[in-house]
Amino acid sequence: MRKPCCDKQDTNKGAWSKQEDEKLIDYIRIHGEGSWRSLPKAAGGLLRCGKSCRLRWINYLQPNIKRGNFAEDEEDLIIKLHALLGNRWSLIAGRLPGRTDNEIKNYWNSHLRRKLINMGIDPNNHHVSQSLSLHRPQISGSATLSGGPVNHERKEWQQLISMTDNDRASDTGSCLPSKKDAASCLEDNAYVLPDLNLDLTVSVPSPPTTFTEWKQESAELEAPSELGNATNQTLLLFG
DNA sequence: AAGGTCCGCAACCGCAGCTAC
DNA sequence: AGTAGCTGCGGTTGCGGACCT
Repeated sequence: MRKPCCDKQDTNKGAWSKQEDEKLIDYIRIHGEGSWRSLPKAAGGLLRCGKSCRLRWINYLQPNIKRGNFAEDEEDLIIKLHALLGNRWSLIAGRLPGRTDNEIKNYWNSHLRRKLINMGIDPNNHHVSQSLSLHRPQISGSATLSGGPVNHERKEWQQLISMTDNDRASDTGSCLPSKKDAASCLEDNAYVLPDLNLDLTVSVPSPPTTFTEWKQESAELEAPSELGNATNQTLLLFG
Protein backbone atom coordinates (compact mmCIF):
# COMPACT_ATOMS: atom_id res chain seq x y z
CA MET A 1 0.00 0.00 0.00
CA ARG A 2 1.35 3.37 -0.99
CA LYS A 3 2.26 5.67 1.81
CA PRO A 4 0.35 8.96 1.67
CA CYS A 5 2.47 11.89 0.61
CA CYS A 6 1.93 13.55 3.96
CA ASP A 7 0.00 13.30 7.14
CA LYS A 8 -3.20 14.90 6.04
CA GLN A 9 -4.38 15.54 9.55
CA ASP A 10 -1.61 18.03 10.12
CA THR A 11 -1.89 19.96 6.90
CA ASN A 12 -3.88 22.94 5.77
CA LYS A 13 -5.96 22.74 2.66
CA GLY A 14 -7.54 25.26 0.38
CA ALA A 15 -6.37 28.74 -0.44
CA TRP A 16 -2.90 29.81 0.61
CA SER A 17 -2.44 32.69 3.01
CA LYS A 18 0.07 35.45 2.43
CA GLN A 19 2.17 34.17 5.32
CA GLU A 20 2.33 30.71 3.81
CA ASP A 21 3.33 32.14 0.46
CA GLU A 22 6.07 34.19 2.07
CA LYS A 23 7.44 31.22 3.95
CA LEU A 24 7.56 29.19 0.78
CA ILE A 25 9.14 31.95 -1.30
CA ASP A 26 11.75 32.69 1.34
CA TYR A 27 12.70 29.07 1.64
CA ILE A 28 13.02 28.50 -2.08
CA ARG A 29 15.00 31.70 -2.56
CA ILE A 30 17.58 30.39 -0.15
CA HIS A 31 17.55 26.67 -0.83
CA GLY A 32 16.17 26.38 -4.31
CA GLU A 33 13.48 24.06 -5.59
CA GLY A 34 13.30 20.37 -4.92
CA SER A 35 12.99 18.05 -1.93
CA TRP A 36 9.34 18.91 -1.81
CA ARG A 37 8.51 16.24 0.67
CA SER A 38 10.78 17.62 3.32
CA LEU A 39 10.27 21.25 2.35
CA PRO A 40 7.24 22.08 4.52
CA LYS A 41 9.04 21.22 7.74
CA ALA A 42 12.25 22.85 6.63
CA ALA A 43 10.45 26.00 5.60
CA GLY A 44 9.56 26.99 9.10
CA GLY A 45 6.84 24.47 9.69
CA LEU A 46 4.55 25.12 6.78
CA LEU A 47 1.38 23.14 7.41
CA ARG A 48 1.13 22.00 3.82
CA CYS A 49 2.06 18.81 2.11
CA GLY A 50 5.05 18.89 -0.20
CA LYS A 51 2.94 18.32 -3.20
CA SER A 52 0.83 21.34 -2.41
CA CYS A 53 3.98 23.46 -1.96
CA ARG A 54 5.30 22.39 -5.32
CA LEU A 55 2.05 23.20 -7.06
CA ARG A 56 1.76 26.57 -5.37
CA TRP A 57 5.28 27.48 -6.39
CA ILE A 58 5.04 26.25 -9.95
CA ASN A 59 1.62 27.63 -10.71
CA TYR A 60 1.62 30.85 -8.81
CA LEU A 61 4.73 32.00 -6.99
CA GLN A 62 7.51 31.47 -9.52
CA PRO A 63 8.91 34.87 -10.46
CA ASN A 64 8.83 34.34 -14.22
CA ILE A 65 5.16 33.52 -14.45
CA LYS A 66 3.24 35.55 -16.96
CA ARG A 67 -0.17 36.46 -15.68
CA GLY A 68 -3.18 37.87 -17.43
CA ASN A 69 -4.98 37.14 -20.64
CA PHE A 70 -3.57 34.97 -23.34
CA ALA A 71 -2.47 36.78 -26.48
CA GLU A 72 -3.97 35.66 -29.74
CA ASP A 73 -0.72 34.17 -30.93
CA GLU A 74 -0.54 32.22 -27.69
CA GLU A 75 -4.06 30.91 -28.29
CA ASP A 76 -3.10 29.98 -31.77
CA LEU A 77 -0.05 28.14 -30.59
CA ILE A 78 -1.96 26.27 -27.91
CA ILE A 79 -4.48 25.06 -30.45
CA LYS A 80 -1.76 23.89 -32.77
CA LEU A 81 0.15 22.17 -30.04
CA HIS A 82 -2.96 20.53 -28.73
CA ALA A 83 -3.65 19.17 -32.19
CA LEU A 84 -0.18 17.68 -32.16
CA LEU A 85 0.21 16.60 -28.60
CA GLY A 86 -3.23 16.13 -27.15
CA ASN A 87 -3.72 16.83 -23.48
CA ARG A 88 -0.06 16.86 -22.64
CA TRP A 89 -0.25 20.19 -20.96
CA SER A 90 3.24 20.22 -19.57
CA LEU A 91 4.69 19.80 -23.04
CA ILE A 92 2.43 22.51 -24.37
CA ALA A 93 3.44 24.76 -21.49
CA GLY A 94 7.04 24.18 -22.42
CA ARG A 95 6.37 26.04 -25.63
CA LEU A 96 4.76 29.00 -23.93
CA PRO A 97 7.28 30.80 -21.77
CA GLY A 98 5.81 32.05 -18.54
CA ARG A 99 2.68 29.95 -18.79
CA THR A 100 2.03 26.93 -16.61
CA ASP A 101 0.43 23.66 -17.56
CA ASN A 102 -2.38 24.29 -15.12
CA GLU A 103 -3.09 27.70 -16.58
CA ILE A 104 -3.10 26.38 -20.11
CA LYS A 105 -5.28 23.46 -19.14
CA ASN A 106 -7.78 25.79 -17.49
CA TYR A 107 -7.74 28.14 -20.44
CA TRP A 108 -8.27 25.31 -22.84
CA ASN A 109 -11.19 23.90 -20.88
CA SER A 110 -12.87 27.23 -20.29
CA HIS A 111 -12.21 29.10 -23.54
CA LEU A 112 -10.56 27.28 -26.36
CA ARG A 113 -12.63 24.12 -26.23
CA ARG A 114 -15.79 26.12 -26.55
CA LYS A 115 -14.31 28.24 -29.26
CA LEU A 116 -13.48 25.22 -31.37
CA ILE A 117 -16.86 23.66 -30.76
CA ASN A 118 -18.56 26.85 -31.88
CA MET A 119 -16.56 26.68 -35.06
CA GLY A 120 -17.59 23.12 -35.69
CA ILE A 121 -14.29 21.58 -34.68
CA ASP A 122 -14.09 18.61 -32.42
CA PRO A 123 -11.72 19.81 -29.71
CA ASN A 124 -10.65 16.27 -28.92
CA ASN A 125 -9.24 15.38 -32.27
CA HIS A 126 -9.37 18.73 -34.10
CA HIS A 127 -11.36 17.19 -36.88
CA VAL A 128 -13.83 19.35 -38.68
CA SER A 129 -17.35 18.13 -38.18
CA GLN A 130 -18.60 16.46 -41.32
CA SER A 131 -21.59 18.73 -41.89
CA LEU A 132 -19.48 21.83 -41.84
CA SER A 133 -16.63 20.50 -43.84
CA LEU A 134 -18.94 19.60 -46.66
CA HIS A 135 -19.98 23.18 -46.99
CA ARG A 136 -17.88 26.21 -46.69
CA PRO A 137 -14.68 25.79 -44.84
CA GLN A 138 -15.71 27.31 -41.57
CA ILE A 139 -12.81 25.46 -40.42
CA SER A 140 -10.43 25.81 -38.13
CA GLY A 141 -9.10 27.19 -35.04
CA SER A 142 -5.53 26.84 -35.91
CA ALA A 143 -3.28 27.27 -38.79
CA THR A 144 -3.19 23.51 -39.00
CA LEU A 145 -6.85 23.71 -39.62
CA SER A 146 -6.84 26.27 -42.32
CA GLY A 147 -8.92 24.63 -44.90
CA GLY A 148 -10.26 25.80 -48.16
CA PRO A 149 -12.75 24.89 -50.75
CA VAL A 150 -10.06 23.72 -53.07
CA ASN A 151 -9.69 19.97 -53.11
CA HIS A 152 -5.97 19.73 -52.94
CA GLU A 153 -5.96 22.00 -49.96
CA ARG A 154 -8.48 19.86 -48.20
CA LYS A 155 -6.34 16.88 -48.88
CA GLU A 156 -3.29 18.57 -47.47
CA TRP A 157 -5.29 19.43 -44.42
CA GLN A 158 -6.25 15.81 -43.98
CA GLN A 159 -2.64 14.83 -44.33
CA LEU A 160 -1.73 17.25 -41.66
CA ILE A 161 -4.33 15.79 -39.35
CA SER A 162 -3.08 12.34 -40.05
CA MET A 163 0.37 13.49 -39.21
CA THR A 164 -0.71 14.83 -35.86
CA ASP A 165 -2.65 11.70 -35.07
CA ASN A 166 0.27 9.59 -35.98
CA ASP A 167 2.54 11.65 -33.85
CA ARG A 168 0.29 10.97 -30.93
CA ALA A 169 -0.03 7.34 -31.79
CA SER A 170 3.70 6.97 -31.97
CA ASP A 171 4.10 8.43 -28.56
CA THR A 172 6.31 6.10 -26.60
CA GLY A 173 4.39 3.73 -24.51
CA SER A 174 1.18 5.61 -24.41
CA CYS A 175 -1.96 3.87 -25.43
CA LEU A 176 -3.93 6.49 -27.17
CA PRO A 177 -7.48 6.14 -28.36
CA SER A 178 -6.54 7.78 -31.63
CA LYS A 179 -4.29 4.96 -32.68
CA LYS A 180 -6.91 3.49 -34.93
CA ASP A 181 -7.55 6.83 -36.56
CA ALA A 182 -3.90 7.34 -37.10
CA ALA A 183 -3.53 4.00 -38.75
CA SER A 184 -6.42 4.59 -41.04
CA CYS A 185 -5.18 8.04 -41.91
CA LEU A 186 -1.83 6.61 -42.75
CA GLU A 187 -3.45 4.11 -45.00
CA ASP A 188 -5.52 6.75 -46.67
CA ASN A 189 -2.86 9.27 -47.22
CA ALA A 190 0.36 7.37 -47.13
CA TYR A 191 1.79 10.34 -45.41
CA VAL A 192 5.46 10.32 -44.57
CA LEU A 193 6.23 11.68 -41.19
CA PRO A 194 8.77 14.37 -40.81
CA ASP A 195 11.36 13.99 -38.13
CA LEU A 196 9.59 15.32 -35.16
CA ASN A 197 11.52 17.21 -32.61
CA LEU A 198 9.50 16.75 -29.52
CA ASP A 199 12.02 18.30 -27.26
CA LEU A 200 9.60 20.97 -26.26
CA THR A 201 11.58 22.60 -23.58
CA VAL A 202 12.81 25.44 -25.76
CA SER A 203 10.27 28.00 -26.70
CA VAL A 204 9.77 29.04 -30.24
CA PRO A 205 8.48 32.36 -31.40
CA SER A 206 4.90 32.31 -32.53
CA PRO A 207 4.22 32.10 -36.18
CA PRO A 208 3.42 35.36 -37.89
CA THR A 209 -0.13 34.49 -38.86
CA THR A 210 -2.46 34.63 -35.94
CA PHE A 211 -5.72 32.92 -35.38
CA THR A 212 -7.48 36.27 -35.59
CA GLU A 213 -5.89 37.06 -38.89
CA TRP A 214 -7.04 33.75 -40.19
CA LYS A 215 -10.56 34.38 -38.96
CA GLN A 216 -10.60 37.76 -40.65
CA GLU A 217 -9.57 36.18 -43.86
CA SER A 218 -12.33 33.64 -43.59
CA ALA A 219 -14.91 36.22 -42.70
CA GLU A 220 -14.11 38.30 -45.70
CA LEU A 221 -14.55 35.29 -47.93
CA GLU A 222 -11.20 36.00 -49.33
CA ALA A 223 -9.23 33.37 -51.08
CA PRO A 224 -8.62 30.59 -48.59
CA SER A 225 -5.63 31.00 -46.39
CA GLU A 226 -2.64 29.43 -47.92
CA LEU A 227 -2.47 25.99 -46.57
CA GLY A 228 1.05 25.51 -47.62
CA ASN A 229 1.95 28.44 -45.52
CA ALA A 230 -0.04 27.11 -42.62
CA THR A 231 1.64 23.80 -42.97
CA ASN A 232 4.98 25.43 -42.87
CA GLN A 233 4.00 27.31 -39.77
CA THR A 234 2.98 24.14 -38.10
CA LEU A 235 6.15 22.49 -39.15
CA LEU A 236 8.06 25.32 -37.55
CA LEU A 237 7.21 23.52 -34.37
CA PHE A 238 9.58 20.81 -35.41
CA GLY A 239 13.27 21.06 -35.49
C1' DA B 1 -31.54 44.25 -3.10
C1' DA B 2 -31.67 39.28 -2.92
C1' DG B 3 -31.31 34.84 -4.63
C1' DG B 4 -29.87 31.76 -8.26
C1' DT B 5 -26.81 30.36 -11.88
C1' DC B 6 -22.69 30.40 -14.50
C1' DC B 7 -17.86 30.68 -15.14
C1' DG B 8 -12.92 30.94 -14.23
C1' DC B 9 -9.27 29.76 -11.50
C1' DA B 10 -6.61 27.69 -7.78
C1' DA B 11 -5.96 23.64 -5.58
C1' DC B 12 -6.55 18.67 -4.66
C1' DC B 13 -6.32 13.77 -5.82
C1' DG B 14 -4.78 9.63 -7.80
C1' DC B 15 -1.84 7.53 -10.88
C1' DA B 16 2.37 6.73 -13.60
C1' DG B 17 7.19 7.24 -14.40
C1' DC B 18 11.70 7.59 -12.70
C1' DT B 19 15.45 6.63 -9.62
C1' DA B 20 17.94 4.72 -5.85
C1' DC B 21 18.71 0.87 -3.22
C1' DA C 1 14.80 -7.97 -10.80
C1' DG C 2 11.97 -6.22 -7.33
C1' DT C 3 10.59 -2.64 -4.18
C1' DA C 4 9.92 1.80 -2.11
C1' DG C 5 10.00 6.64 -2.25
C1' DC C 6 9.73 10.94 -4.74
C1' DT C 7 8.23 13.81 -8.36
C1' DG C 8 5.41 15.24 -12.14
C1' DC C 9 1.23 15.05 -14.79
C1' DG C 10 -3.59 15.25 -16.00
C1' DG C 11 -8.36 15.01 -14.47
C1' DT C 12 -11.47 16.81 -11.36
C1' DT C 13 -13.40 19.56 -7.67
C1' DG C 14 -14.83 23.47 -5.11
C1' DC C 15 -14.68 28.29 -4.02
C1' DG C 16 -15.58 32.96 -5.10
C1' DG C 17 -16.81 36.56 -8.14
C1' DA C 18 -19.65 38.08 -12.10
C1' DC C 19 -23.81 38.09 -14.22
C1' DC C 20 -28.76 37.38 -14.63
C1' DT C 21 -33.59 37.32 -13.11
